[in-house]
Amino acid sequence: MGRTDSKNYHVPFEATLDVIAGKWKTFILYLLRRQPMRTGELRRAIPDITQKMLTQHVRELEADGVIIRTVYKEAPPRVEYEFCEFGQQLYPELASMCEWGKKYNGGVGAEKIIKKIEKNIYTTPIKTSDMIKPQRKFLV
Amino acid sequence: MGRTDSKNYHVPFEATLDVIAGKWKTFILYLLRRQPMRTGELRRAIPDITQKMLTQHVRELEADGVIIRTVYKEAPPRVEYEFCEFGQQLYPELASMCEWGKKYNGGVGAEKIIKKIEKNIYTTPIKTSDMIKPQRKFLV
DNA sequence: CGGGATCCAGAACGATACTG
DNA sequence: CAGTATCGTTCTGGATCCCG
Repeated sequence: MGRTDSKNYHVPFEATLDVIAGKWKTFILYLLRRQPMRTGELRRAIPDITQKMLTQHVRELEADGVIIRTVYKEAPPRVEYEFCEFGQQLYPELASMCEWGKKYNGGVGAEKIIKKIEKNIYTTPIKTSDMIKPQRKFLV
Repeated sequence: MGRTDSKNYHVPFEATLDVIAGKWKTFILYLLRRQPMRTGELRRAIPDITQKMLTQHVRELEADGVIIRTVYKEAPPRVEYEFCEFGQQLYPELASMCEWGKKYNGGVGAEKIIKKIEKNIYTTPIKTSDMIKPQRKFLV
C-alpha cells in the first residue's frame, strides 16, 4: 500500500493483507521482528533485493504506520527501521500465519488434499443427498 | 498462486500470504467461511467481480488445497465451492488478521502513529544514546 | 449456468545510472 | 551510506466474445 488512497474494504482482513503483501515485505517484517536494523543490514540480509525495492517497501510500511524510520544526522548517513507500537500489534497475526505456512510449505502440505480432489471430485460427483455440510465459523 | 511452480520461501508466513493474496480471494474466503456456495451465488455476492476472475481465483484456491470444488452432473450445470479440511486450518489466521484489519481500517488506525512520525522523527533525529531498543519476539 | 480463450491496460517489479 | 530517477519488463486483473 502506502497511504494516499484510502480504499474501501469489504472484508476485515483485506486491509491487513494490503499492508503486509508485497514481494519483499514479509521478509522485511520478519527481519525486523526482533531488533531494529539499518538499511544496509536489511539489504545484505535479503538476497537479490534492489536498493530501489528496499526503499520503496520500507517506506510503504512506514506510511501504513507499521514501522518507524529514524534518521541519524551523521556522516556517513545512517537510517534505522523498527516496528512501532501499532505495528507490533501485528505480531500475533504474523505468528499465526507462520503456523499454516509451515504446514503448507510451498504446496507440500496441500498435496494430500489436492490428490484427493483429483481422484474423487472430478471423476465421482457427489450426490446432493450424500453431502454433509456442517456449519463452520471462524469469527467476524 | 495456483501450484505448478513450487516456490522457495524465505519466511514462514510468505507461503500463507501467497495463497490468500489476490484481489478477490479475501472476499471469496470470507463468504465461504460459513457455508458452501455455488458459482452464481459467489458472483452475485461479490460486486464487480467478473466471471473470469471468479473462476480464476477459485481455481487457484482449489489448486492450493484450500477449498474443494464439487461438480454436480445436472442440467443446468451446478458447481459448489467450500472450504476443505486443510483450508479450514486457515481460520485462526484469518480471524487473527481480522482483528488488526479492524484497527487499521483503511489507515484510520494508523493515523496516530503516522502523525507522530511526521512530527517527531523527521524533524528531531534521536541521539543514539537516547534510544531504547527492547528485544522483541513473536515466534519463529 | 458455468467457464474457456483472447486481447489489452495498468500495476508491480527490476536494472542501471546518478546524487548528497 | 542511503536514496532518487528513468526506463524496461513481467504479471495481474479486466473486457469481450464464444462454448457445452
